[in-house]
Amino acid sequence: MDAPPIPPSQIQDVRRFNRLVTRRAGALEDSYLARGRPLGAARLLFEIGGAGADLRELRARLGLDSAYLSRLLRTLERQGLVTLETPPGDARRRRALLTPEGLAERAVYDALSDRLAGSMLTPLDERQRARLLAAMGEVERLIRAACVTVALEPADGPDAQACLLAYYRDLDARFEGGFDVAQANPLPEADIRPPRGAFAVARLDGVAVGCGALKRAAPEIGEIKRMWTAPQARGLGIARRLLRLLEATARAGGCTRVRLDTNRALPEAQAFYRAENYRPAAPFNRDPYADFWFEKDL
Amino acid sequence: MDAPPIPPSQIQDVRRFNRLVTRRAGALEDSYLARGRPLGAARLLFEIGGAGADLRELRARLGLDSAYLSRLLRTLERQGLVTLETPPGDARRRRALLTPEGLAERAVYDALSDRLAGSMLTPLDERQRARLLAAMGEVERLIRAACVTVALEPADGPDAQACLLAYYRDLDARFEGGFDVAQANPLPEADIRPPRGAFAVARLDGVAVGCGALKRAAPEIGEIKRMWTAPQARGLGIARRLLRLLEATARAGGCTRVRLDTNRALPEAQAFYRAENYRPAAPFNRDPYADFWFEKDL
DNA sequence: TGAAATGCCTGACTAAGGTCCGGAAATGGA
DNA sequence: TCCATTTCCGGACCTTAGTCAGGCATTTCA
Repeated sequence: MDAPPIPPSQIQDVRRFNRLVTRRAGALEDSYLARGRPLGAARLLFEIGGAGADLRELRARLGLDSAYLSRLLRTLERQGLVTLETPPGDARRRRALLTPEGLAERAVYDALSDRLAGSMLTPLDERQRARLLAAMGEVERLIRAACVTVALEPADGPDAQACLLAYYRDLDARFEGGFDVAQANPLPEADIRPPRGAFAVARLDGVAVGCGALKRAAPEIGEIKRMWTAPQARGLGIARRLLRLLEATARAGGCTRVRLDTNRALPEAQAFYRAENYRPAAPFNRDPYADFWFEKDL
Repeated sequence: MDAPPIPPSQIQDVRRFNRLVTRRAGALEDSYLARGRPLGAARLLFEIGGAGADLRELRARLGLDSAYLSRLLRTLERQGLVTLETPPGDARRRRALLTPEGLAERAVYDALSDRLAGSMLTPLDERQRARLLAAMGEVERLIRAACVTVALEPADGPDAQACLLAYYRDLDARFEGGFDVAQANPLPEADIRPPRGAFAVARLDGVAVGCGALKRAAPEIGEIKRMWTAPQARGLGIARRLLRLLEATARAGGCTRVRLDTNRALPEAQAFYRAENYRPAAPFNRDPYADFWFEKDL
């Protein structure tokens, strides 16, 4: 669906890159271990943080077994680096807090991390540094983009609903006279549920960061609605992937054409649809928020 | 010497980048372990390679204890993946070779690595892939650049001599009528050795990839000679760092000015010296290979 | 008010990774 | 020829990381 197969040379490039970066980062583990404490305990000091943390939270963040966490905390407690307290309310729970010594130890690890990161920058001049940071940012964005999954989901799920609410809020902020979903053409949930329609959600690390809906406007015409990408996830090609999934769904359902409308306050949306080979179309509805209409043959 | 201190936000950027990339690459270890063999054994299969390897070499490359390596090899031998043979000449040594089964197993690990690398590319469209690969290349180059060390060394060391030979060969290939060091103005080794001069070598992962020399032309005038960067290490700012080290050495030795000459066949060298604030100067020698002369106040 | 669920802890156990020491065979130099 | 050195091998031992079963106190729910 997305692109042709990947040439082996590119695979090799990625593997070489991974090797280099992990080798550099491996130096960090060595410097951590040089403090005479196993890695798990060091990471735990870090995760407890200045404000302390519930054990439940620590287990989730570090992916630790309850028994193992308990033992690690016991050794840190013996070393005088953490204290455990029972938070008010539920006497079954425990909360880990760093002692002043624990905070100092954590600061040492922090400084080690800083030093390693700095050692990747210090030998470079300012132009090289700027280039390195820019390239790192690019790699990071694109790796995150590659982590995004796009799939059809029920529109009444909690994440789907959260996306739709965020979408309405976004429109309300951007449209001249605000946006009220009650004023717009109604879109019953049954219209965007199979077999009549579909709803797609994009997720990054499990959290929903985009959505889009498809409804059947006529026997062979699909209509795209509710296309939204979370602000922090823009520029990762999420809208494109959502749109293509919905188009593929429409095609599989027998549609030969899809259409959509958009508002004048969203110029980037128009540019996006044009880039996806949509062409301007005659107005096909009377939605008060529709200013432009597009369509595309599948 | 190289640049002002690094803002904390940039340090944080680098740390975030390292975290993300190592987390992604950590997935590889999981997929390796899923084959039911400890990581050490898998790595060993890789390092032995198709051609086999001496145990001594394996220990050095993997940083393993002799006993531990011996045990790992024994388990791989029992699984029928490697054979050990005594190479002719020294019957104390052993050489590890992969059996056909071992080669097949190694190919499986190779495919797993390929698949992980591919999974960073497949969700992206072609433009994003190109951007990711370009950014990875940039990060890689600059990280390597940051690994380069530049230091004063004796000019008669083996690596220094190798640099000089490579430099002469380079010139011989690029100059119109070739280059013969015997025809050039002589540069006795004593002139580029403290206290009268200096010799600098740049190293990347231990191997020499660049050099430069400083001699005393007059009580307060230094002269830069033999500036060279290995072809595979160009574009990393190595010449700049060598030059600045030699300039600093000259300044510390009481020089108020440095000068140098260069050949018309090396236009990038002229651009480089101009960028480093050298200005054209009157000819100060009659070297047959000198076409342009530069100088700079320290 | 009792039963089930929750949250943490302890003890027993396992696997991986690795160190230390000594032995055996082969080699090389005096 | 003798002796020190090199190279590999094996046994004993250790730490880290992690699992599993069960226990106890507390909380929640019917």
